[in-house]
Amino acid sequence: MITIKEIADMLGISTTTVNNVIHGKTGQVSQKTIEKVQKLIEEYEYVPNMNARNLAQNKSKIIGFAMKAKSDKYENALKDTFIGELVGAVEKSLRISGYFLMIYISEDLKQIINYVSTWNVDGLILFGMTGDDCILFKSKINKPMVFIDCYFSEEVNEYINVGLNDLQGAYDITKYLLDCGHSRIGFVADNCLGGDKERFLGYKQALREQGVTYKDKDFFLITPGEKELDACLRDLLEYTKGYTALFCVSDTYAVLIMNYLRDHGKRIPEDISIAGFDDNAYARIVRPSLTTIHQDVTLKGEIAVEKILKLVTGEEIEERLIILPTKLVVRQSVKMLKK
Amino acid sequence: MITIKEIADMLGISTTTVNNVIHGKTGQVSQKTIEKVQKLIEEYEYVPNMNARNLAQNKSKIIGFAMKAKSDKYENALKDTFIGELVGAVEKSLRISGYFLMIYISEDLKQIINYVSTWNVDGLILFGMTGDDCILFKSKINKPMVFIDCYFSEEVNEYINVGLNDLQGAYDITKYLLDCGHSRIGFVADNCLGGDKERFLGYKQALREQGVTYKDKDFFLITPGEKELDACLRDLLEYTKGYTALFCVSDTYAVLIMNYLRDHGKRIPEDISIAGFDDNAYARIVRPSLTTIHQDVTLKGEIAVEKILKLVTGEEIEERLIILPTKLVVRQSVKMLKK
DNA sequence: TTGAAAGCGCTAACAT
DNA sequence: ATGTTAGCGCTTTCAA
Repeated sequence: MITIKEIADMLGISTTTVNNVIHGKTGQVSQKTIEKVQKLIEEYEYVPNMNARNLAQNKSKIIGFAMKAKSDKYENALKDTFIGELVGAVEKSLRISGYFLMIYISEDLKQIINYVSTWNVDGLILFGMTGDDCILFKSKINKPMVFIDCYFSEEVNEYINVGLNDLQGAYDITKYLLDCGHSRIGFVADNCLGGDKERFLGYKQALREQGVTYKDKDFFLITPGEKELDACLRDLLEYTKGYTALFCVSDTYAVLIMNYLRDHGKRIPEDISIAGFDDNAYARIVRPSLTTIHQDVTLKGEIAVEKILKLVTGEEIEERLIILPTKLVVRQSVKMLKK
Repeated sequence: MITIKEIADMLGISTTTVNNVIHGKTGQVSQKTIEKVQKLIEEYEYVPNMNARNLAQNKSKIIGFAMKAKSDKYENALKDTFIGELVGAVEKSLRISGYFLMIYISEDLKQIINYVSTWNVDGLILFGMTGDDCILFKSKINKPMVFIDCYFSEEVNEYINVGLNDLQGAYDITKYLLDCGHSRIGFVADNCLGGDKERFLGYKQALREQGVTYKDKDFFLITPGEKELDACLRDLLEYTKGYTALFCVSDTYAVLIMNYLRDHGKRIPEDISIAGFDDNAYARIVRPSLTTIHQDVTLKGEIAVEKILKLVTGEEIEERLIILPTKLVVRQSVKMLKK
């Protein structure tokens, strides 16, 4: 690997000049010199040493994608289709803009903070954090950052977040179920925080507006994790007897449940209707295909990149709290009870 | 961000000493100094500047994962479950070992080579390359590298590759189909190169051994890409009339085809049996669940990391051409024709 | 037990 | 139009 200095020496000129032609600051360089330098650059396949460049400039052309992930839920985070698509979209957008992506996943916020400082990344895209995490992060790290799918308790203006209109989506699909004639609709989730809470609120709002009263037992808490899952699904089988439809907080659960019920003798959607949320890859592959709420994950990643690069280059950010729309996708997993 | 020099100055000692305690080379440092330094490190949350460190040491603690991907096939490579899982496994293993992952995807080998040199990565994991690509890469870049799923024309000893026993897997599942009483078995693939070729050979070998003669028309060429796909599937619908079973070269195709046939009135497996390869996430989610050949993608990633780190640290590599085993997974998409 | 100093490759302010 | 030089933060050799 040839260096600027070596090129300079070979040509008997200064590094400044070489540097100038490398950077196209060719206003003050004679045509002859330019050509000589370029010839050598070609010939020896000069490639800048990023470490040196970054050190000198105190920047890095790296955007970090950091994710806080519980190791039990995400044994392999990228295996999850949502995260895979998101990171894939981020990688692609970054690459097109000439930036590099560095991924860092950990359940320990401290480690993430550490990594960020170590590499002197130009900016950060943060995912999987609670509101508190975000606040802590922001207080520790003084770098451009944009969050994805974070839910803040209050609308804080200094945060940039790319989120989703979870409430509206949940409202829409619940409304759809009601319109199909369902009135006993169970809500299935593994918690009631962040996006899931929003979805829960949307669900309840739709019920309320249609005069259906929500009872606590309508919330079916699903427990992920090898061990508990099976018992939980068995309970669910019993539980469904009181319902004509289930709104699952994610397609992942919807598909899991749909297959389980199906494998245990229930017909979908004849015996029970299932609705999901996200419109992930499984939704259209499963049979009956899943009626769900679509969200554009790739767009989420692209917007996050767009925002972070604006921040990095010091451009003005007009919209700081982006809320992406959702869209109802009617497929086959919900039965029309009345016309 | 505090620097070594600043710590040294505050304590009135040299950077060498500070550096020594940072690196635990504490044999020659007095207990007192050690404590003073550590106190400041804690207090000011010292974090090394990787760019400086790398520049000084001419290494980087970065392992590059580079993938050559046609932009039409992989609009978003990480969205693909196989690649997502692979990269996820690589990321995790690297992280555990204290290395960093940098991803670079491009259809242009030159760009990949460029990126590698730019970042001075310690090692490389290469995926999605043809044999020729590998040779070119190896000739251009003088760095530790391990390939994943590359198929070399000859057994070249200097390459390290983590591959799969495609032939055996294909043989096994074809044999299984034959044992189930199928004799008219179509082979579905979108090409006949690399792994797909191996699978094709395994398929043919099983047929031959059972005295079933292979005819050219038994190879059904599927064309991916929005446009052609639909017409292609329509042909397939007709094509299946001559067969009792289809062995698809990947689960992705198997699932696609299964759903298409199902949506067009065919019953699986009553009217036609379907077998896949890979055992990806779709295989168990689809109904009927897919009989397929399992491969351990996570293990693939882990072994690749293990090998590259050995290479980086100069350890001896005993096995250079790793061929991972496959395993038949019988589910419900294949009908038993005879007992 | 500790320190001085050169150097990694590149950048940029300041000459000339 | 081209050159000099200091410096980015860390490592490492050699000396004290």
